[in-house]
Amino acid sequence: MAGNIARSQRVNREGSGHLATEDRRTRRTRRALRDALVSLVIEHGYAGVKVEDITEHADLSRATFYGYYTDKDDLLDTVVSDLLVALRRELRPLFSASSEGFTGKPLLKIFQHAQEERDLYRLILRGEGDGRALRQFTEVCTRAGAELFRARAEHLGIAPRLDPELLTQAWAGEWMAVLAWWIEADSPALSPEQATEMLLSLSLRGRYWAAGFDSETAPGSP
Amino acid sequence: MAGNIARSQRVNREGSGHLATEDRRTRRTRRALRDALVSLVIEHGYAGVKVEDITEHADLSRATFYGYYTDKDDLLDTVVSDLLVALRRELRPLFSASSEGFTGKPLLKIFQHAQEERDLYRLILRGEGDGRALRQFTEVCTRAGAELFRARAEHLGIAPRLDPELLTQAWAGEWMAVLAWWIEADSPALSPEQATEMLLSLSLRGRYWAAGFDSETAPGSP
DNA sequence: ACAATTCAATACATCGTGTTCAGTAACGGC
DNA sequence: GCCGTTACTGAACACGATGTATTGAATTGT
Repeated sequence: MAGNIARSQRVNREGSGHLATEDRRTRRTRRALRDALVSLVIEHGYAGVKVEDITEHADLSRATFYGYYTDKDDLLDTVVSDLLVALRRELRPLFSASSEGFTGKPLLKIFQHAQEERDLYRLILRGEGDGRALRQFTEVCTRAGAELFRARAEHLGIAPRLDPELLTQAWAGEWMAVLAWWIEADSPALSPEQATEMLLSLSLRGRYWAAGFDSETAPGSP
Repeated sequence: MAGNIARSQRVNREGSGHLATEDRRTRRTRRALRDALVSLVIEHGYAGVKVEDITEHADLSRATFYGYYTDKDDLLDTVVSDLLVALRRELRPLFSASSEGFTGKPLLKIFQHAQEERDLYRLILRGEGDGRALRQFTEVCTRAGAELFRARAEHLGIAPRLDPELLTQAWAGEWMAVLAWWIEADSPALSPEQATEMLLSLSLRGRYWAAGFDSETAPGSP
């Protein structure tokens, strides 16, 4: 967060006609720092982790850290950004086939992805880093959700009865809260398939069906 | 966050038979520190605010701060706890009358409360303080929501068709996301009544009604 | 006006940060 | 395999923020 020129550009100076293969040490170091950050933050909280803790856990010198990142914040931002491009890449193919039709494929993919990168997702969803990571994540997901809703509405020629932004926020908030709850559980009571299936039912049939009401004789909501 | 004995107990040594009125200076100082924290965090983010910034903004000496709180964290925790007891007090009367029947009275109350304490709510919902404040808030709200759901189900003799914890998380996530979005808007496009009304409709009639579908010929969800 | 206690101001030890640089080890390309 | 290049080390340094302690002055409740 210091007012500093970003030094974290080990530019892939184009070698010969080659693929400009990144130095092996570099990859190792980046991964080590990334993993150290994630596991330490999970254990001690973001503010409770010093740069020296990270480098120590990664078996590196403190000086090395500053060769890659300007900051603890810089490291976290990079880690989260990387996660988001990976997620988008996995999601993209499911999107084109999804502006009409759809089952909850994208959502399932997210839950599976979260299961693989469990600690990082926990870190983000806990709001570590003063919520910056969470905001990044939320932003991407709501943007994608809004686009899906919009495309679907246009494709079917219908107009939402409620503020479309509100709908987007509500939907994102709903599944993200469930994801956060699900990913924090010690013993996985639900599989990704079950969790997303429930979210789907909830969305499709409504909260009153889910609560157990038989008819539409349902009163308000808390 | 330092391993320190909590010194922040200026005990209300009971005076005479009086109401144990807290020293006026003390109240003034506490409020000043509270307000300074909130507005500074909104502007610069939690990590970007020094204790000295707070005391300076509150026109106090840095030494004074440590007479009241051990930490920046301690101050934030206290502020959030105070908010939560205030919120619970406002909500309690609406709860007893709400395990049957209900309109969305409690929810409306929360939105109104958020409007009054706008900056503090923004701070919390942004996840400042590594999400500790947000977790506190979420915890209280989901606990209350779960209790409401449980009481209602028992009162009506129905059993939820989905994991009740999932339902609780989903509902809390939904309205909290909408609250966060609503409270961050610069020009209040929606009144508290409108916002909660929409959430109510959404919950009552379901996402597909809200999206604009006429019948139940609705496909899945994103 | 009096006693109590809150607040100011200063000084101090400590810790984490971010930078620098000379020396060493590991890498990729040929 | 060697060699030029690049990544890492280790230590030292200045700096800023934290938390503590102490003394004297200002305000308060009574």
